[in-house]
Amino acid sequence: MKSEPPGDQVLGARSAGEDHPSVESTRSRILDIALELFTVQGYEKTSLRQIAEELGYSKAAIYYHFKSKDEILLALHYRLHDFGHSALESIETSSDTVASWTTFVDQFIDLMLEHRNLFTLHERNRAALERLHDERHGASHDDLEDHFRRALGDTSVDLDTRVRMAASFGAIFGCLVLVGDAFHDVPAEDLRQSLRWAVRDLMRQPE
Amino acid sequence: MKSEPPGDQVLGARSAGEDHPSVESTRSRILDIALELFTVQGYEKTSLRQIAEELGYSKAAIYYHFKSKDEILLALHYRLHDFGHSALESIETSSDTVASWTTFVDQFIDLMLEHRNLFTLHERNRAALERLHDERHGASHDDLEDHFRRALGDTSVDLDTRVRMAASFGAIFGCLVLVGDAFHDVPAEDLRQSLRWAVRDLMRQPE
DNA sequence: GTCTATATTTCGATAGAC
DNA sequence: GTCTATCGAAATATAGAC
Repeated sequence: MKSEPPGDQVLGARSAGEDHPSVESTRSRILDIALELFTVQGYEKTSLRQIAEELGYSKAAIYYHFKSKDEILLALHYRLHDFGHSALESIETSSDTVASWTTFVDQFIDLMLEHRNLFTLHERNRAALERLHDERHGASHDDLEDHFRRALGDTSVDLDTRVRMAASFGAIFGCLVLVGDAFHDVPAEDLRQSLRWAVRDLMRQPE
Repeated sequence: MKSEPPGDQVLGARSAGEDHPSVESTRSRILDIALELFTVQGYEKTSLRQIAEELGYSKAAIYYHFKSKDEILLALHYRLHDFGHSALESIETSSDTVASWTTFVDQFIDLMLEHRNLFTLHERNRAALERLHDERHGASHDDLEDHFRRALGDTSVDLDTRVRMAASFGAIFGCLVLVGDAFHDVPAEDLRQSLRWAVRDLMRQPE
């Protein structure tokens, strides 16, 4: 269900001493270019012709690596999905809502710090990604988003706690994605610490 | 610079006893339909043909009220811009950063609660709106967004405080826009109170 | 103010050579 | 794996009748 063609390895197919400007496979380069263009201009406003130009190849070359434009966006979605999935696996879902939420949030801060650009892509192309999701009517998501929805939809938890859970998610999202470059020159470590403290106060769980 | 045609009044042009399904002017109805479609499907994926269908008129009728598709999105932007501007006017910018931020945030919660759908439109069409903004190279924005950027970019404030300011913005945004329908059945008053308390804790300014 | 055409452009996708 | 050439669809926008 994932990616049938060459795969998305970081290292190129050939050995060292490469004369190409990049050791990445062409497929990976397409994804990197698309990631940036989709984020800045939006998915619909980015044409394959434009991607091909930055790639240095023609438009038809892209169709060797991806069978449609949607498949490019989908591959980028899986990049984040896979990262999120392995992060979720390392967290056991405790019965104590607030405590398990706090540990989850800590992991989530790290994840978002590491893949800021992928989160930004998703934030700025929600409509296109939801359309992809709807057309793939099968596909058990098991998404990060589902995890959030499940936690926030649990009406056995009092409203104030649920609001603070949603707020802590938004707080992280706001600092790392929404404000854009406001904290771009701040060391990741400082950002992580400040965010953790802030979310602790928000969840009223000072350590 | 705003809207040259009929204007965007809420009440229709004719007196009571209307036989039309709505008392709004056609221009206003177009904006309402576009607001919903742009939000759900995205600006680019929404065609004028689709808007015309829901409107009950033909595509060409829309061009009597708006001279381009971009103008429709721009008019919706001004709807929020005007609300935000009048909200900003009622806040004097104090020299005490944290205190003035807290009062600003309280106003902001109210604003976002009242115009949730307009904020959601903006969140889901940032790329399109930024393109509009870039093409209008004049236009001193004096936007809500500028107000945030100015506050967050003030490097004379320590990082932890700036992070908490960005976090409080994200917290509100997260609860009222990002999570979508998770709190849709919650009374606005309860949501406002929970959010205010949460942000107070986040800014370490208990009242 | 709203209609029926239609002009114009751009894009995603395919075919087939190399 | 990449190219050139082209097809077909769909969209924005306009012209002119009513």
